[in-house]
Amino acid sequence: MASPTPSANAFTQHDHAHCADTTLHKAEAVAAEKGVRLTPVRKRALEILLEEHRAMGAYEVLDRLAADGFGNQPPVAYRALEFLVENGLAHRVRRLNAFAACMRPGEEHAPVFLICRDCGEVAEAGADEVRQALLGAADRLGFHVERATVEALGLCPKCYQEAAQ
Amino acid sequence: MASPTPSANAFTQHDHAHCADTTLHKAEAVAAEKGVRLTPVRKRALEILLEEHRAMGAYEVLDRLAADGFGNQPPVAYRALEFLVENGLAHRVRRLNAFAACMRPGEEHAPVFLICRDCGEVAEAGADEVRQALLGAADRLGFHVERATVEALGLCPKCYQEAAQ
DNA sequence: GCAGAAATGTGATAAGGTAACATATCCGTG
DNA sequence: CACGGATATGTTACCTTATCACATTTCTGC
Ligand SMILES: [Zn+2]
Ligand SMILES: [Zn+2]
Ligand SMILES: [Zn+2]
Ligand SMILES: [Zn+2]
Repeated sequence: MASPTPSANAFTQHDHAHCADTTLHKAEAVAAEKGVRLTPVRKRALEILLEEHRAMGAYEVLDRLAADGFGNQPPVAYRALEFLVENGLAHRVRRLNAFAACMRPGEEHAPVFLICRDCGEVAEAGADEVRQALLGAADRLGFHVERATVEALGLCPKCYQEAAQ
Repeated sequence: MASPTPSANAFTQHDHAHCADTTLHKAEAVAAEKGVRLTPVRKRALEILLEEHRAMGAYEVLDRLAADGFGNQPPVAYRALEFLVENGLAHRVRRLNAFAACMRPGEEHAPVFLICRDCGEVAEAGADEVRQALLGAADRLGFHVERATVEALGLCPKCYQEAAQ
């Protein structure tokens, strides 16, 4: 099946236009397969999130959507974002009260976010071991995990190097 | 040194009055040792958080503080809570936009929160392996972690059993 | 074509969080 | 003790984030 491209992440220099385009097409395929409708607002919201590897606040997305002729009230953005999150096409980044496009739509994954506090880039790391460790810790207390939030704040490679100088 | 009491956690039946009292005293000791002032508002805020093993919103804490004769404006609560968080006496639970008393003040620990979606109880699990796994995953992308948020939403043992019937 | 379901537009409002500044308290020093 | 800087508190105002409720439109299966 569609193999992950482990080398392409937010912190690696890459052809992002292609990266975004590929991800959008994957998302469309996922939506089609799930039988859910990636309507114009929803698709546009996803495109906006995909423009950069960072998280955007709902109101920032809303402004962009409004500029494109969609409604300009909060529910417009929140509904589109909610749809994307529910269908695994975007994630919510709690620490930032913001949303980021999912870089691996359709792939089963427990998202781990690495958030650069300097440049704001957000990378989605696959980290099954983190999830395993979390499940283990929870299990020892008899807790049944349904959803997990794992987010790290720090410095991306680039900003770390710059800071070291 | 003060040994952790691994058996006492939010999901285990225990003498909570004693649990809260002990934790408050540990917090006082930590504050004294760090040379920071656990003033009346701050102490009261911590007591309020310690009343139950759950997270409280800032405004909920504020109402309680106001009822006790402290100010009734948001900064009153936010400042007290910020102090507690900065000094490791409380944690912020991002998924809930809320705060919870730290159950191991003074102990070095990477907090992992287990949040029951049914009864609202919040347990703080020690989970160094989770942190290790996260650091490992971050390192592979060249990311330098400074702070991490790890929170799981699900069902506590009690609520899981009840749901199974 | 038509009925029900799904999606969108819009106004209103709740909930969470911060900036700024005046006042009061604490605490080391002379 | 007194005074001056640092720390903490009170209070006003405001900003950001998020949700509710309800009317209108668009889609989909029949
Ligand atoms: Zn890219
Ligand atoms: Zn960076
Ligand atoms: Zn307890
Ligand atoms: Zn429970």
